[in-house]
Amino acid sequence: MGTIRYLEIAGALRTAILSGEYAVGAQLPSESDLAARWSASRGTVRQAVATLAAEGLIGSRQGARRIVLRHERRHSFGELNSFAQWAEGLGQEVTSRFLSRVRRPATAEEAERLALAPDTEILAVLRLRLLDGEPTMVERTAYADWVAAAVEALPDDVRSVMDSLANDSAIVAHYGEHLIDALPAGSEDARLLEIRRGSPLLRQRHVSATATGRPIEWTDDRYRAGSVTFSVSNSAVATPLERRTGEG
Amino acid sequence: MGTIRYLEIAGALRTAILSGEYAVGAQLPSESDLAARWSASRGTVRQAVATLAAEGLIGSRQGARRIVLRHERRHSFGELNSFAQWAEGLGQEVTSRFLSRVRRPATAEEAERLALAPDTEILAVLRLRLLDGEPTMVERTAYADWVAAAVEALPDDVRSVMDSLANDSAIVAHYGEHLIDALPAGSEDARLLEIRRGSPLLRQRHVSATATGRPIEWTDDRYRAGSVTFSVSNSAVATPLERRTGEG
DNA sequence: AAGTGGTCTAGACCACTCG
DNA sequence: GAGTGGTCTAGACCACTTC
Repeated sequence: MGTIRYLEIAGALRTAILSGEYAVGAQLPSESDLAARWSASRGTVRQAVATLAAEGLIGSRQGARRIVLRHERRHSFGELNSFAQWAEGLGQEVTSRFLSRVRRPATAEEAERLALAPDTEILAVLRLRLLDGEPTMVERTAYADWVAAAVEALPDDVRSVMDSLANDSAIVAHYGEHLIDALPAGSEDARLLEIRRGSPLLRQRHVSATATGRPIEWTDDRYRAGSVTFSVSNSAVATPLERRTGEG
Repeated sequence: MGTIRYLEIAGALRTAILSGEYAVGAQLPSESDLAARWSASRGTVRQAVATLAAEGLIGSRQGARRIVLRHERRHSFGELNSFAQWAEGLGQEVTSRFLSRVRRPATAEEAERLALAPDTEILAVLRLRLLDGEPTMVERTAYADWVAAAVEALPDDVRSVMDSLANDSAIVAHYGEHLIDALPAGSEDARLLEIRRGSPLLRQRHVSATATGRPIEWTDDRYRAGSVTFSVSNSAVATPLERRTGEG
């Protein structure tokens, strides 16, 4: 069948953890236990627990049992690529509309981020996103020339641009890098978000690229302060500690 | 020897990528190539490339060679735990001083985050951090009761609290969760950072915990807007894509 | 000393990409 | 169809934790 063994095991463990079957701080069964219980090899079990470790749910130390670190599954940064997906997880109603879609030459930064020749024509999009009717985020996106036509063809109230591209054009975003900072609202930001000029905004910029590393879009998203919090957990797997005790 | 094979291979590949030997978009040698070249098994090679994938340097698709996604190594979120470590990477001079260290009962949120009984006495610390002499960040930390004494014993201008704890008390932080948002400066923030009240601040809150999941500290760091940008890259490994093409 | 996770090997089959 | 990465097995030895 199409079922992948280690994801099956990871899913069962995740369910057990999220349901509270294992308390925070509790020990997981040993790898050999799990291997026997699932009739799988130890390698497969290790792949399963590595998945959960990458999600920040469990942690490990050599020689000791794995322990549960958290019960909540954290919004992964993968979901940052899609405002719509993220909002759906919150159970809030999302609306959005394009305020403008114009072709113009790329700025120096846009050309750089999109790996295009300077002054290549890009599609600049301004979009307002609302959560339960409240203006929440202003999105400014530069789409690379080769996807511009596909984006222009989308209706004004499309739910998710990237989802639409994936379904219609077989363009699937795989990798991204996110830059997060704070800045004061400009006059356009203030007008659209119905706040005062200079009010704090949380900005998240990112590039989406195809599986082969070809940049698709460069986006500048600005959220009203208080409307959103980003969350990241660093597990030992993702960021191996290189700190030592007792250096001298 | 103490050398770990897969880290050795990963290190060599990382160096080759960062030095530009492989361009962005270029293909890496196949797993079997690498295995032969390093006289290692394919499993070990896979562990090596998985390390680089977690760093966001390379990407992969089944059936095709791995490709280089980026040249720069990104600040990992592990470094978020240490302002001092992060600033050192920038080559900037860091100074900081404790403005106050007082014991007081934990607030409801602090008790919750530190997994302590309500009203347990914690050590509340207010600290100003400067980068090249510029006030850059205000840090408010609540240390759990069982580390309070160790923190109180530190000198006023200690470079890094967590490093000091690691060296002196064998308390090593392993896991953390980071919450990132924006907010307007309060009056204390404004005074310390030498900005106007209501100016945008980038806030990063986190809990540090020991290897066994015991919380050590709960920190609220507020950065002047423009002084810092957080960067995260989501590799396919860390956040597997579950989006499909052509659903209908 | 026993148990457990970390590393490593040498195979195997499959799904997918690419020429 | 050949090449490549994704998954999986069944062993092995070592470093570390725990009792």
